[in-house]
Amino acid sequence: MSRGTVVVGMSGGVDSSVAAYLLKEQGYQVIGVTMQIWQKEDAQTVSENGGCCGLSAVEDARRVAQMLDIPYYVMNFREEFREKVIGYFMQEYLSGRTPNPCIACNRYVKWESLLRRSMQIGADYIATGHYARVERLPNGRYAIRNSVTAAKDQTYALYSLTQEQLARTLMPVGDYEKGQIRAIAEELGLSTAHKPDSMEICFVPDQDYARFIDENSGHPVPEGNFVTADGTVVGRHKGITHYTVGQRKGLNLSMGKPVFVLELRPETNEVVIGDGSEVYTDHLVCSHLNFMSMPDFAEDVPILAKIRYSHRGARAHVRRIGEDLAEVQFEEPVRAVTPGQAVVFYDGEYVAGGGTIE
RNA sequence: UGGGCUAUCGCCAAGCGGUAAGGCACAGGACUUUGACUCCUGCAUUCGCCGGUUCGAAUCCGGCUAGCCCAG
Repeated sequence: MSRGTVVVGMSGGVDSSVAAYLLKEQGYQVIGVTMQIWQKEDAQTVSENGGCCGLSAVEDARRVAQMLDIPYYVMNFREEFREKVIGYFMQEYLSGRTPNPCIACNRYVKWESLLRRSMQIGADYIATGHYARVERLPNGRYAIRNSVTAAKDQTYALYSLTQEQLARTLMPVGDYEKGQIRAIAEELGLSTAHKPDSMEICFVPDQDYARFIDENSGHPVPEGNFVTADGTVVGRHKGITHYTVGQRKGLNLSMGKPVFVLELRPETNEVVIGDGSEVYTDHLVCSHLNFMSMPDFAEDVPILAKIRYSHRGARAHVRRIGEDLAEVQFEEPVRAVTPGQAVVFYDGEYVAGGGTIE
């Protein structure tokens, strides 16, 4: 009478704790797994700073598993995480791009490594505590669907999952609102009921990611010039890794009006500065495409495109311009299109697909 | 060395005898499973220095110092 075996990635937070409970209630054989991704043995700071998979996570997750009476394991994914998330993160910044480590972690660590190993130990599915739903559509394809709450929607970070991965993925939390999840946790007496939501970069203890890159890449990034679009030097910057398109804070530039980063030029080590109106663009090119609800992007069909997490989305048209390239034309200019970030397309409530902004 | 002008928060800048606007920058907080954006709060007991006039001065007067400009 079991509906199958599912490995739940337990981060030690409320959401994945309740996810495990819900799946058990639904009749699955549930196995709790915490992915060990932190790098140092003394990663106490990491866990204390809201990382999604810190060290104290193990204690919390283990306690929850015990309470739910499900088997629980810790799996070591340090290598994968170091290479696919941290390595990628540093490389992108050093190239003048702005990475999204959560997307990389989801794709390579959670859905490649965890799924593979879960299959190896005989599981049929993996599950997470994401606020999103996985559904099979009439056209036969699997797609991520918006959480029932617009307030807490994590579909953006999941756009890169493949059909094969989605076919083996469960996200029970997507049917609930955050408040309901906490209420369930409280009713069950789970110790994680009141843990704050995770945020910020989990592997950078003090949130000083630029310093983290300096320390872990072996050599500090060189300082350079802030320039305006016409080439005028207006100041010195601390190193290209400190900036991202659209950024205002931390420039230390007193120009009488707010100024923003328009572009990063790794070739010349320059950071281009301009005023707020100049940071808008109406199109972008993306690569590393992934198709979800749609087998391909149909031209002339307007869709909603999100260019960053917590972007409400902008109406746009997507056009294939190469084997793994697409061009997105927005109906209205959008603010701060940033190379390295993901652009995710929505077809109604479903993720249609997405790519990496070039 | 003569003549003129200017000196107010890190930057720009109001103020013109009645008890220090504002913008930028910066700091802290909120928001946020990325970086950002945004929002909220804070930010000169003091006006180059020293005296004087006045009930009272950043505002008037004198001197000094510094910078800029014009003559040499």
